Amino acid sequence: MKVVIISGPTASGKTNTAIELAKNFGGEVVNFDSLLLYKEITIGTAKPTAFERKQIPHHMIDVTSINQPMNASDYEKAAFPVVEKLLKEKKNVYLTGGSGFYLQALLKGMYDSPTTSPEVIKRSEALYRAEGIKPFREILRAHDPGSFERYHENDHYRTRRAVEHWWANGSRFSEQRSQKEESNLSLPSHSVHGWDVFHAYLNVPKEEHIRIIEKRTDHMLASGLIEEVRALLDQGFTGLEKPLQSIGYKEALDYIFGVHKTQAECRDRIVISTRQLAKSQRTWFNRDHTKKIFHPIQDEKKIIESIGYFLNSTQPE
RNA sequence: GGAGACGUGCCCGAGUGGUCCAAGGGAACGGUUUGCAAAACCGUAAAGCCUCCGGUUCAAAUCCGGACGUCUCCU
Repeated sequence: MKVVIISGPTASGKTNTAIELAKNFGGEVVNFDSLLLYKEITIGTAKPTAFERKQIPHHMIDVTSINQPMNASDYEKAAFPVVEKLLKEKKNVYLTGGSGFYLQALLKGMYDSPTTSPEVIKRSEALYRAEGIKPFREILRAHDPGSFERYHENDHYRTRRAVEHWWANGSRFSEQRSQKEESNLSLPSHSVHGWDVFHAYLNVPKEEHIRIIEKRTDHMLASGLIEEVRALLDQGFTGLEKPLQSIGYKEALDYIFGVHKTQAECRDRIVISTRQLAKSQRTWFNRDHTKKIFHPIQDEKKIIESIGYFLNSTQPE
């Protein structure tokens, strides 16, 4: 059994393609979109509909609450057994989504670094609040020059993470990195798990894509995105939950709280953010040279053909 | 009809006589990315004869007059 990755920027037709493929060749969908994990947010995430999910089973959707955000490592721990189970059941797996970092975590695993303990986080918080980023930079300079060089002085987030790793494990974060790079390079496929993988990357030329994004944003607003957010506030969510700071939701909150004066302004902000997201997704997936690129609308037949050929081929041992 | 305010790059906007070939944002373009990733971070270029006309001054985006435009208030 095989693994087909359907990746691509937001609003590039991944859901449809995955469902079409599953209908044609059998198998189930495993999501790798970071925001589809949250059960409370639907409209702004362009989640597959109940109808679509009834046709083809989808996994890793609605698996947690916005109160309990998952990170890439949590995702990997939860999604890996799901994929393994499907493969054991002789089902093809369609890994579908746009969060490249999460996909990478699932395919290649994370560094060998335990989740930071509350004590270390407390220590880090206290130091950061008292003295800012400087002492962290100094610690890296002294103990982990690799990370010190690697991260820009304004990259507080990664700088602190590297220091926290040093405190917790007494090893250098940058060494974890190079070890990982070495071990992944020696692998036969671009997965560490020995899966037989085909990567289909869906992309639409930019001008066309912008129009799709605008249309989809209007559709989200017409379908009640603002109302969805209002309802969440009524249920006692604050809007500060991490997943509610994502595209569509933060702008809806800004509209509700009067930062955006009109719904048109809110809409324009969503479109801009979505375009920027699409750009960074393109940049991310451009690094993967094993992918095959398709136009989701024009290449429909070609996708079915190519992937059908892959699925029917025997796995090289 | 009357009174006032304003008019700076694609957009917002600072600047109120020399230090302005005009700050800062946003947008655009390119990139980084290993437990927040729809996050966070970095880099780049381009664009303004400072609405127009006239004046004061050694010197004006900045002061004065007029034109046009926008907005607010009043009758």
